[in-house]
Amino acid sequence: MNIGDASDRSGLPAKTIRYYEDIGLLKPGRAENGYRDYSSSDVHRLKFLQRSRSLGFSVEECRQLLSLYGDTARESADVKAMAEVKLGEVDRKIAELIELRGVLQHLVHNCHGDARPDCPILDDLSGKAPRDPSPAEAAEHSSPSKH
Amino acid sequence: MNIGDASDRSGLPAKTIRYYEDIGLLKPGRAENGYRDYSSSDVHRLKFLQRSRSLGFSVEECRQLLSLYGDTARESADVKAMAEVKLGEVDRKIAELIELRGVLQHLVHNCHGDARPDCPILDDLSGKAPRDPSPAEAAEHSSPSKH
DNA sequence: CTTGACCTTCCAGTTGCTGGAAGCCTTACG
DNA sequence: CGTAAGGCTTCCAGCAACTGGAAGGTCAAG
Repeated sequence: MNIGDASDRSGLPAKTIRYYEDIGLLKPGRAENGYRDYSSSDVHRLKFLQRSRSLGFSVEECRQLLSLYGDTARESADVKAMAEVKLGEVDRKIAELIELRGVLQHLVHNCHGDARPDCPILDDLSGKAPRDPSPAEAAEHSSPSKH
Repeated sequence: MNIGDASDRSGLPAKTIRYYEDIGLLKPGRAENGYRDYSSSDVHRLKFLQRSRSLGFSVEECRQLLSLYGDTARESADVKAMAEVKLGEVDRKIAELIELRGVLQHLVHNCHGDARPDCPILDDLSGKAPRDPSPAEAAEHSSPSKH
């Protein structure tokens, strides 16, 4: 099967599939014309990748999951532990975003949003306005560079 | 003021401050020895950046906010609109993560997590197991490449 | 025989930094 | 006065996880 079909069946763009091959997650065969030739197990693997990526596992984590998947002697505890760690991360991210949401909503709520140049949002961002200590204050001095 | 002090006062790493200068968010003066020299308004600008970045605005959005901030003729509605868009994005992200959380928790819950090689998590990821249609199903065919 | 849809490779760019090397500048200590 | 530590400068490279595009080969239909 050509890459286009593999793309359709796995839900991954062809570019991404080639990229996954580049980084060694996949080694499809080649047809005589040089085209990549995907078996159904390749497609299976791609679907696995699509789903685990969409569940928030990093590519490296996917690599581990795949090797656990291929290892008939693995223990399900290993996999469960990874999923639990990921669950914790998701929980933390949700909490952060909810906090963020609170601050943004506060800003939006306090801004009259008309043609006047006066704007509480900018005042807040600039640190000018007397803000009541919101939960976001605690995070104020955390580096914004954690992406 | 040297970059180290500006870093301390703004909460941004020196590297990040230089980077912001590189991309034109800032133009501090230079001392005779070639060191960057930050005024208190530069620091103000840096704090503004730190806070708006930590609120989830992209660097380009920060650039817009800064130009709105400097524009005495701007209307607060412009700023409010940006904040509202951002709020919507945050809401969407939270919803996605909560959905994700549900799937992960379902997986963790169903995995016995012992020494047996049998693992419902991997089965689910591979599409093998008969899963009940969860909310994540709907997102199954969305590209995972939106990061 | 040509058109258009696929496929190939390779190179570059995205976002927002971060790390490191090589080399000045400044300050404190002995 | 020398030197060592720390801060500052520049530039180059790299991270994740792709994505876009150019230049060109291949294939099926009309």
